[in-house]
Amino acid sequence: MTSVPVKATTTGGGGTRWCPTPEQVMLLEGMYRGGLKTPTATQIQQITARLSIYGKIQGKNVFYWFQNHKARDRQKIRKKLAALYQQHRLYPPSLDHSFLPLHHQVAGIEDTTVCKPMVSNWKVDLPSDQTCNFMCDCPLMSMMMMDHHGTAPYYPRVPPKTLQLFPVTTTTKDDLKEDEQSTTTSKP
Amino acid sequence: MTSVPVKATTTGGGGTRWCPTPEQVMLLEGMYRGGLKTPTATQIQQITARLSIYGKIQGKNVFYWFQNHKARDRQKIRKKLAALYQQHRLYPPSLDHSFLPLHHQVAGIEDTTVCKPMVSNWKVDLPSDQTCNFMCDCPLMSMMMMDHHGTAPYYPRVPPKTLQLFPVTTTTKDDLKEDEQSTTTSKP
DNA sequence: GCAAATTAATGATTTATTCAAG
DNA sequence: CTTGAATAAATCATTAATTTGC
Repeated sequence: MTSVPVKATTTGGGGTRWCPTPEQVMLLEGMYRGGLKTPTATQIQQITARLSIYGKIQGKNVFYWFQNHKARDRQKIRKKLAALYQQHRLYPPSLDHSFLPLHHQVAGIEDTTVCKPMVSNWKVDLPSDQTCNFMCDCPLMSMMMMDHHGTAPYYPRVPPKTLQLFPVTTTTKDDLKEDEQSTTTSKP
Repeated sequence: MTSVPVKATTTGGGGTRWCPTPEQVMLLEGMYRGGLKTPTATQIQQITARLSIYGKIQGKNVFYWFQNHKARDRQKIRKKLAALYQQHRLYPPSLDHSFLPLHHQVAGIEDTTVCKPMVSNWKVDLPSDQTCNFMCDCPLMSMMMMDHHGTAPYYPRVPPKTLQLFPVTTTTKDDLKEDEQSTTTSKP
């Protein structure tokens, strides 16, 4: 029940990790939901001070908590996004499997196109001859996309294939329990 | 199902501006975060085609969306940076310099607790001392907070001043990156 | 009922990107 | 073109839940 002996911290002895109390978690989540995503140093200190009345806590715990919370929020959102992509089959058909989880791909395909990082391969050939029918309204656009087009960060190693509309979601090596199933398209 | 009645675009009738559907926004954000910052004309066309299944959309909408998004990103970063620099000037008195940015700290302070010249081999083995061990290992989070005085298991009670942990400003986009009013320190 | 075994959450580290000064 | 600073993604590691056999 609620009177569980929630030890707020290091179990007394030595170097275990922080275990937040329910109160601490509640307050942290409230702040997060209230809009605080990445607290500043000062904010972290103040939060730490306030939460310390519920149990042992350090600034780094607060820092880590927000980092992890935000990251896992994004993770969920990204998964939903991926599901949406699949659900509506938004993939370009010609290169659909080019963004499969890396381990699946490298397992069966010995293609050297993608290696490991490849978070951004939006490489496109861009024939500037293409019919830009949409810029009829926008005179400004014409020059912007004419030449110095995709200033992508860096291209890992992607041969000029076709357009890829999907950022890869790299899966973990043994993350079979909770990741996406990209093959069977098991839509709920 | 997510068949919400979000009438994606009112562009159809008169001259109203484009109202992206949640799906469209999600997908666009996914592409942006996936590395696409400045789509080429071809990319814009393909994106437009794909997103058009969620609602009316034109190429210029996509173009403007990316332009605005990138600009907003840069603006936000600039603000953050400015806030960070100001933050240095005004800080709590007793522990002010303990979490100054590293470049400032390693530049002038000869505090041997955290200053190891080489970042490569920082691995200091701190058995179970929880004072400041993590900032030695962790160049990442670096700088800030660090309750440097880990001698106290519980945080000392801070005077209940006007603490604004919760950004009541209701600005979701604004991450509340600025610091609040400081006390004694004067800014040159 | 209970503990060993297993699985899910989540705190803590490490690594890779990113933007913009120099 | 290089580098500094900061961050977010990926990963590792430990704790809590839970399952399972007795």
